[in-house]
Amino acid sequence: MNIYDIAKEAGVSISTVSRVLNNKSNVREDTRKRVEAVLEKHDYRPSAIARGLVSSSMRTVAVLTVDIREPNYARTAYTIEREFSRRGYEVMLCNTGGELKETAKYLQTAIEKNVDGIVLVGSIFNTLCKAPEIESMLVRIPMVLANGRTDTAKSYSVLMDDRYGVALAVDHLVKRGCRELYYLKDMDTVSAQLKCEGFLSAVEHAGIAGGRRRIIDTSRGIEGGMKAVEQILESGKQFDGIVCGEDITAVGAVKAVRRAGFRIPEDVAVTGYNNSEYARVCEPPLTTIDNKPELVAMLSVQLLTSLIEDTDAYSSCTIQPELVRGGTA
Amino acid sequence: MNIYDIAKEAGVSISTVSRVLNNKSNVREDTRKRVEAVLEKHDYRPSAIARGLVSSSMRTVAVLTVDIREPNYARTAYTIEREFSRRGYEVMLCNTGGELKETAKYLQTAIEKNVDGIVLVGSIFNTLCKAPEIESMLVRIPMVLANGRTDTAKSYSVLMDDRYGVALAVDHLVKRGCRELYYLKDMDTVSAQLKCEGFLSAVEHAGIAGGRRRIIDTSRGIEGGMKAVEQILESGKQFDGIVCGEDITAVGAVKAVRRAGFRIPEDVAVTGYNNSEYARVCEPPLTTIDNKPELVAMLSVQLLTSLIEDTDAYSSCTIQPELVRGGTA
DNA sequence: CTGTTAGCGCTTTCAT
DNA sequence: ATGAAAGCGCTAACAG
Repeated sequence: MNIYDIAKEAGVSISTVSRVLNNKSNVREDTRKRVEAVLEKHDYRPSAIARGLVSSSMRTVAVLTVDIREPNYARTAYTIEREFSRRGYEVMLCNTGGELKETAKYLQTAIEKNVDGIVLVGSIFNTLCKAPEIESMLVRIPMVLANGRTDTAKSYSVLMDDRYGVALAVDHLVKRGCRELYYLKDMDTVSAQLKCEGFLSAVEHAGIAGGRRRIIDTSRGIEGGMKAVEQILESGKQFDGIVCGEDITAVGAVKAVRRAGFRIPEDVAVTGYNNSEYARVCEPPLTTIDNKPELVAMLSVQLLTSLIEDTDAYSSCTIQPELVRGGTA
Repeated sequence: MNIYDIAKEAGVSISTVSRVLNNKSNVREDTRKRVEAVLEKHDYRPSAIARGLVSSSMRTVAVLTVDIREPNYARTAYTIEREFSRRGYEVMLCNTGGELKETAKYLQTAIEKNVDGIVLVGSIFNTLCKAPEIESMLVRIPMVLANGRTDTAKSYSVLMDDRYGVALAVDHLVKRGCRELYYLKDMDTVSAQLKCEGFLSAVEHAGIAGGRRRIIDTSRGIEGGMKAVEQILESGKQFDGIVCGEDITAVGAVKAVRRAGFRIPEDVAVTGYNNSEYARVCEPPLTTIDNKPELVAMLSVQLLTSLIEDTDAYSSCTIQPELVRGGTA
C-alpha cells in the first residue's frame, strides 16, 4: 500500500495525497476529508525511507557511548533519547567500548544512513576524535560532545567541570578536618585526568604536602577500591580521607576501610563521584559529587537540535557539579 | 557525490559501480580496480537510504524497553545492540516508560522506518501487546519478546522462568532452616506475578502455612525494601527470611533488618533477584538469583535474526535462572 | 563483462 | 486547488 494506491482510491493525484499527509494548506476541505477517510481506512503510514530519500533526512540521531551498562551513561543516553523522541527524532544506540575501530564503524554507518546529528557521550571521545580516520568523518555531520571537547573537528560541547567536582570533595573533607587525603584514580580518560588535577590543586590550596604521592592508581569498581585501600594500609601510612573518581570505586573503598576496623566517617571519610544509585546502596550512603548527567544530556540535545535545524544561536557551555552529602563524609 | 559521479569519473556505468560496491563477481579485475580507486579517492559511501528504498530494509531493528536506566534492561539492551551490530544491523533505542501511548508511538515510527524487526524487552509487553492499537501494528513486523509472551500477535519469545527463580530462593532459605519467610512484591508486571506464584508454591511445598499473608506489597527500590521490613517489624511477627523481587529492594531490606539490630544471615536471611551490581555493592553482598539478561538477549537476537532472514528453524524457549550465593543467605 | 532502463515511494516545482 | 512530471540514489532485470 503506497501513495499511489491511496490516490487512486480517493480519486485524486499523489500530489494531493502528499499535501494531505503533510498538512499543507492548499487543499480544498472536502478533498482533504475524502483523502483522510481513505488514509484512515487503510491505516496508512508513509514510508520514512522514501521520504528520507527526498528530504535527505530520516530524523535520526546517533548516540555513541562507551557502554550503556555504566549507570552514568545510561542516565545520559536515557535523557538524550527521551528528549529527541519528544522532538520527533529516533536514536541509534552505539556501544563503542571506547574502541577506535568500533567508533569508526558506527560513524561509518551513521554517515551512510545520513543521520541528522551525533552525540558523543564521554570524554573518551576527546582522544578518539583526534584520530584522522575519525576526524575526517565528523566534519560531515552536526555533532555535540557531552562532557567532551575536541579542537580538531568543528563541534560543540557541553562540559562537566570534573576538575571542580573533585575539588569540591577535597574542600569538604578538609573542612571536616581531614589532612591525610588520598585520591583513587580509577580511569584513564581526559575526565579522569581533570579529576586528578582538581585533587592536586585543591590539596595544595589546603596546604597539604605531597600531592602526587597521594594519588593511587587502581581499576574502576569495587575490587579496585578495595585493593587501593589495602595498598594504603600495607604502606602503613596514616589516612583520614579518601576521594574516589567513581561511586563504584568508593563502594570498594568503604568496604575495605570498614573491614580494616575503621569507622566511617569518624576515622576515615570517603567521597564518591556521580551521585549514582550505588551511593545510596552503599552503607553508609556515600557523600558524592552530582555530575548531573540529565542536565548534560538535556543541554546536549538542545545544542544539537539547534545545530541540526540551524535555528538558534548556539554555543558550548560548562556545568558545575555539586556535592551531595551522604554518611561517608 | 553519488553513484553517477563515481561512474562518470571511472568511465563506467552506474551498474558497474553498484557491482563493485556490492562485491559482485561479474566485474573484470581491472575495471574493478579502476572503480575502487575512484571510490577510495572520494572516500565514497553509498546512501543507505536509497539502498533501503530499493531493498525495503535499512538493516535496523527497534528495541523497546521500559527504561534503559534500569540495570537489568541496560544489560539486555547492551547485549542486543552489540550482537546486532556484529550482524550489520543498527539498533533504535526506545524508552517507553511502560506506557501504552509511548509504545504505540515508537511502534508507529518503527513501521514508518520499515525496521527489519523488533525486540520487546520485559514482561510489561505481555499486557501492552493485548491493546488492539498495539496488536494491529505488530502483525506487520518480525518480533521477539525478551522475557515476555503474548498469544495475540504471532511472535516468538525467550522466556525467563521467574517462577522457578523465586522458588530457588525459597528452597535455599528453607534448606538453611528458615521457616518464617516473607516475600517483598515490588512490581506489578506479569513477571512479578510469576515470582509471587513461585514463592507461594515453594513455601507450600516446604509445608509452611499462611502463604498469601507472607506477601508484602511494596514499591521497588531501597525505600520500598526498608518500609516493607519496618511493616513486618511493627506487626510483631517473627521472621527469619526475606525473599525480594529485585536486588535493589533487597538492599533496602538488608539496611532495615540490620538497623533493627538483627544479624544477616544468622538471624534473618535475605535474597535478591537479578544478580546485579547492587548485589555486590550491598554489605554483605546479596545472595541473589541470576536471571541471565545477557543470555536472554543473545537468544532473542538469534531468534529475531533467523526470523528476519528466514533462514533457520526457530522457536521460543525458556531459560532457567540460577542461585548465586552472597553473604545474605 | 558491461550498459540501459525501470522502478523503490515519496516531495516538489511547474503548469493548469 | 489540483495534477503531471522530474527527481532523490540506488538495485536488479534485461540486453547485448
